[in-house]
Amino acid sequence: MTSDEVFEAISHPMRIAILKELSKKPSGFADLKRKLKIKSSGLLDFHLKKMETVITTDNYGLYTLNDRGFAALRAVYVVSNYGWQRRAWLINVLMMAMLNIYFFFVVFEFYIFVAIPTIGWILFYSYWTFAKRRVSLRGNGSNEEEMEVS
Amino acid sequence: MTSDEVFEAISHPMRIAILKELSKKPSGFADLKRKLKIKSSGLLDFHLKKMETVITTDNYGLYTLNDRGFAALRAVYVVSNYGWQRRAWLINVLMMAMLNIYFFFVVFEFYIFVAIPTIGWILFYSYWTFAKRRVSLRGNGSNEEEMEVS
DNA sequence: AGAGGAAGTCAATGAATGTTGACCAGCTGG
DNA sequence: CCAGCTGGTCAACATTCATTGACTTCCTCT
Repeated sequence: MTSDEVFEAISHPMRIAILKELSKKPSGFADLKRKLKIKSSGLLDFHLKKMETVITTDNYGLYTLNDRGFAALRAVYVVSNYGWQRRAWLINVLMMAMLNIYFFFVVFEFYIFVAIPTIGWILFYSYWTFAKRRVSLRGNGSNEEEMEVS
Repeated sequence: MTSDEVFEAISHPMRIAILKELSKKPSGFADLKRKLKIKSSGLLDFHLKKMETVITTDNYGLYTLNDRGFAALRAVYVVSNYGWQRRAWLINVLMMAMLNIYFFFVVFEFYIFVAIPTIGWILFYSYWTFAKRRVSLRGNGSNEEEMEVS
């Protein structure tokens, strides 16, 4: 399974629209044509053919996304929600830090029981986030919310 | 910032290679040309021009990725590491569950201080993952590791 | 029986893309 | 001072893409 097949599916606005539509629910040809307001059957046919590696037809004959299709859709959402991975990491770290501070100052005698699992978790989660998933902390976070999937 | 600019950058194998190379370290024109074994300067020029919204030149005159570039790269990794979001969620839930169990059985008097933030976090994270990011728990997890970024 | 919708196929065409190879200016070490 | 490197630009061409519109075939309702 090469990723080119997946990128093919997201490299045109109409195909992204088809992906989103099919992720909501499986649809037939004319149904899709109507929902996306495509006038030409040939055009829909063209784009569906380009997406054949990410789409399968279910037992009712409706087009539906396969796992590659969901991967493609997820790539779209990652681009449009650029920055959330950093935020998830940050929230985790803050939560664990608060837990540590609370126990350290308020009930120090149990601090060790909090410190070991939480620090271990943060170390592991950081490794996972930055080394394995290659999230970068820097990279101006400004206007990252504005990114639109057109 | 529209996502088309970002998808542009990942819609050709050579451009993905350029993204990866520049994410490792900023490089100059000839340097890039050598590393990616491109024979023609015109070809590299063509692809660099297509990627101008995701690349900037730093103060040494070297090409480097901007935040859109990193978003593009992340989209590539999402497709090739298809399934990690599910795993990230699962690991988060497991860790929080272990923390809860640990406190419940070992230091019950402080359980409430662990339960509230961790359960709150998991609820929020689950909403974010499944409702907003539309990750699906099902979807055959088989051979998802084999996906290659070609 | 015939209208009409569903689900496409196919050829034609113009625009965009990918690739090649020639060219060029500026700098540098021997 | 000139060979060779860096950092490109440009024209030309073949290929692929996106879009249109005409045409099927099958099915259903009246």
